[in-house]
Amino acid sequence: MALSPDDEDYDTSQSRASARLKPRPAPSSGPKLLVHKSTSGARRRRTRCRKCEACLRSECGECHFCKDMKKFGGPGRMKQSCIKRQCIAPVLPHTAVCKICGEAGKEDNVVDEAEKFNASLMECSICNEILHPGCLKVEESEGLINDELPNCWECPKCNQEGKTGKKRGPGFKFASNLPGSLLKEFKEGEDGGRRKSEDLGRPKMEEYHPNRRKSDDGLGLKRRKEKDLPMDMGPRKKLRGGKDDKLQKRKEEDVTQATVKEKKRKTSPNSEESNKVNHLERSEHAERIERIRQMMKRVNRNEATSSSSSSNSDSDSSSGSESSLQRSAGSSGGSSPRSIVKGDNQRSKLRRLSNDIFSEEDDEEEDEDEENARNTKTNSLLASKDRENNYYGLRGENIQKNSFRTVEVSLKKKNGPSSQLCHKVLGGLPRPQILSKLPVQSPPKPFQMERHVVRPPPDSPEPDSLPLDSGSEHVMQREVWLAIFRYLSHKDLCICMRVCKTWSKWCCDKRLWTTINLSGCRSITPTMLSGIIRRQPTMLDLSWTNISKKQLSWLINKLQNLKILALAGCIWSAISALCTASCPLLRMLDLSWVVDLKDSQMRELLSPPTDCRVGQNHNQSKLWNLTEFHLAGLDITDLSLGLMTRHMPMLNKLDLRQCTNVTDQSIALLTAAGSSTRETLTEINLSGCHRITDQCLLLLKHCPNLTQIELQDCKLITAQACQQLVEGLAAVAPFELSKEKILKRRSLQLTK
DNA sequence: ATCAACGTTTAT
DNA sequence: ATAAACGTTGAT
Repeated sequence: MALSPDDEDYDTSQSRASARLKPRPAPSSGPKLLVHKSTSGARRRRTRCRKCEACLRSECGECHFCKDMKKFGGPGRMKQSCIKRQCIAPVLPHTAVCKICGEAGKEDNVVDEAEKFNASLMECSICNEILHPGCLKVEESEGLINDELPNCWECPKCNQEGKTGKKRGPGFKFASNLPGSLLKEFKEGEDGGRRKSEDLGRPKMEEYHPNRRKSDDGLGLKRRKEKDLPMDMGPRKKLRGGKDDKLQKRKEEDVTQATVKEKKRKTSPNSEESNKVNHLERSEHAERIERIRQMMKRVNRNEATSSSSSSNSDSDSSSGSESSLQRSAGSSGGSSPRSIVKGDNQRSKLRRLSNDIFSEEDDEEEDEDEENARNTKTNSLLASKDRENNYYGLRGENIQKNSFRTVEVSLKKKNGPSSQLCHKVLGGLPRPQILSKLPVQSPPKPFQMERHVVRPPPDSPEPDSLPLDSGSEHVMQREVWLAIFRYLSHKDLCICMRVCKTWSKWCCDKRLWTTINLSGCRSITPTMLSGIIRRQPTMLDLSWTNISKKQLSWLINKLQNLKILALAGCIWSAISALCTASCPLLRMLDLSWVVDLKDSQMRELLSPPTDCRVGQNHNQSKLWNLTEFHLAGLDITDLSLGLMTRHMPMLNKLDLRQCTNVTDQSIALLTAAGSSTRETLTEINLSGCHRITDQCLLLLKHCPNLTQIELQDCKLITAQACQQLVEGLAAVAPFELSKEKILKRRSLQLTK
């Protein structure tokens, strides 16, 4: 009788259909009341988050509900989503507004996490009212946050009245119990199937009020701090054990209590009272604040699907956790602030699932990487010796030792084409700090990057030394480690990042990432973009990638220190991001072989912006400061060259290889009296420009600063003319003719 | 307007 | 208690 999606006997048209067909008594004919029985609030139907793993799947075509669908030949009566597509974190509809102020979620407009919470829309699972917590006048009582659903809580009113939650919270789906539902897996994962029957059907709540907390400090458990972190890097499984689980719960409550106290203190700033706060509490002050922040974050529906994550250290409160790898390796212990939320495992799982969204096409690779980090037993990077030890049971120095072995092993593994390597490396980059910016209410936008804020890395990632378990510090300071890290490849740096939180930060030091090369990566994913931004390279190679306009635009605007950018082989629609994005320090740009980049596009690119924004010199092109421009293989003509002479007054090096429409006239423009390029040009590559003739050599003679002219494969250029040019230039500087038709100024190096 | 599917109601 | 049905919402 069970609903069996895989049941081959399923027959919609006969046996079951006969059970109940259209002719249905219509007691509820007419529009259904939206009002919930026990309350006043009109229920807003939740909708897909469209970001979770389930939402991103396609219909399986095999489950019960798929078979019902007309598209799969069914009658279409059930009107249910594919079981594999049951959304894990259904969100409030866009149109939802605060009952009090009538406005949508506004957490986008605030920075502070606590404020974000107050500005987000929260739906009460009891009375169904949706409102901004901040719009509530008095805090007679605290709300009880339901961590299971985004933007869901028991509002202070209902909470105080002692109403019990509904059996089925908002977003409940009976179908979630069906086999194959990710939502089901997800739920089971949360409590390990050991949830008490009395709790069943009730969403898990994050205790938020002192009166409701279960007293428990009894064990006197103290949360671990950052320095103990390596201890916490044990495999997730550990936590699932009954004992550990209990321990964890206790800790959760411990932390909750702390949080609540903190909150209480905040609301009633009685100086005397705060003076009474004992020393221990004081020392945990920052932690508590952090906990509140984490809680707020969690409230945000995007928290469930963004890779923003909690961290469990004081020192980390500013940077958050930057790495899902790190997170998975480092926060599985009970000391994670997330442990204040029941069902942490589930949370993690959810996060993990959701993270896949960011990885897009590199899911598999990322999953693999994450899995490696997550499960030390299967971590192929660990030497077998290490595997015999309880790797994560080791502390401090041992961790470091082992991690070095890890690196050594990985170094031996280096192979494969660099592009793929790069892809893997960045694909596996630890998650950068990503905070949701989307208001609870606004619809998921098609492009995800706009929703994320990636904090730039600090100049020198804290801390200065590795804290040891003993409380002392490791003798080697950060700068020493960094000196060592400099010898590692980017891939190996990524591996090192998994060792511990501190290494994770240090390995992100932008000094280690001045150049990032992703050329040839089949897919640039948001994860990679975030990883790039965290590292703030000055040189970035995205040639021959499928980067999109929005991605590029987002990226450039966040890489204000970028000096060199290579976008060869990308599509014009992406390149056009340069028309609007600002990159003031950009000196070198490679747009070779950009499909559809012709004169009109070049005009767009080089024209000064029409809208004069603050800080933007409205007469100048965005590429005004460019000194090196690579335009190989473009179908551009004199028009573009003319533009360049007007809008690129610093141009030194110009690469026009294989620009078959470049003519003598083009060269004439570059070398004309009064043209800036005439003075600035030092290197010009005209190889393969088969329309230029010996005439242009005479023109180039006018450029006093030229040090290199490349003319290979220029059929109309004769060797004699080249020789004559060398002789003609001799008066200015000693030139030589190296190889075939390459003129170089003597005593100066060839650049390529 | 169309489509997907949420969440309640009804049948079993 | 569970499966099926379906009115209606929400997104496009």
